[in-house]
Amino acid sequence: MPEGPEVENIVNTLKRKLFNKKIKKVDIYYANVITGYEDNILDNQYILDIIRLGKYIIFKLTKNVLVSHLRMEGRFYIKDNEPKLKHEHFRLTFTDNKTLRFIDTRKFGRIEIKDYNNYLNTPPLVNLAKEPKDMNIEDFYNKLQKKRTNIKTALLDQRFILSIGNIYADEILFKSKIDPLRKTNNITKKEANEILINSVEILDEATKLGGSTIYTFEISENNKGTYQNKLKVHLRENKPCLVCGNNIEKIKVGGRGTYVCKNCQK
DNA sequence: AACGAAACCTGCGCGC
DNA sequence: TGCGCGCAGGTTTCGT
Repeated sequence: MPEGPEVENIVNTLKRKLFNKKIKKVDIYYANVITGYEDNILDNQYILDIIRLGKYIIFKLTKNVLVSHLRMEGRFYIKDNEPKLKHEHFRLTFTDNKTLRFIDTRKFGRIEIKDYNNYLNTPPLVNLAKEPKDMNIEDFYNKLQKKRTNIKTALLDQRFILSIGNIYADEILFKSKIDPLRKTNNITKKEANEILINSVEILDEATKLGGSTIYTFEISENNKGTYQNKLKVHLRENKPCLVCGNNIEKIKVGGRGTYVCKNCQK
């Protein structure tokens, strides 16, 4: 569900609330949610740090590393030690009796238990691209020239560029005045530069505003962003373009719902 | 090698 | 009211 800006805010909240907690007990209610688990493997480990890598949330423990991804609807809640919630699939109980719950209606989210020595050079983290702010225009443009997909699909490819999802891809292409269906190898260097600069800007502003909270549910408990109020095309089907007044259309690109102003975006 | 489609899941809103 | 369909902020796997 979340993209880079939402994950960044979730990570900040989790880090603040879970730092140095000691794991007392692990409950797994849906086995497919977790891989690499063995009995008692996490017991007595401390949460030393929580960081973001793209859309992944990484818990650094005393001996292991938890690599988690929320996918479409996964959420982490921190609560007292109370009965299991609907769609709760995984729980850590700490020595102070607080709990970290993983909630996911669609069961797409995953948590992998890894070792420090290989978590960065094995899937799923090994193939991740750089954040937009860490990419230089030469590399970005050269990578675009080598691909044969449309630009929107490329922006969603985490091996191509990191942390952009369906909302921000639409916003970035709108701001850059680029048709999401344009082939990447037809993008000019000037346009590539525009796309990269706008990627950095939009992700940065969205992060500062706590991300986007849409579809009525919160990204995690007590974690609502306000960037949804700043969206210029995404979810604005049949509404007037804020730049030219033209009707915003909804189309399919690479199987994903895509909002576009056909007048502004060429 | 690289692309598009299907698969993974559940729930909600819509049209008939 | 009830049913079927399409859709949902993502990634991996499969077939071509």
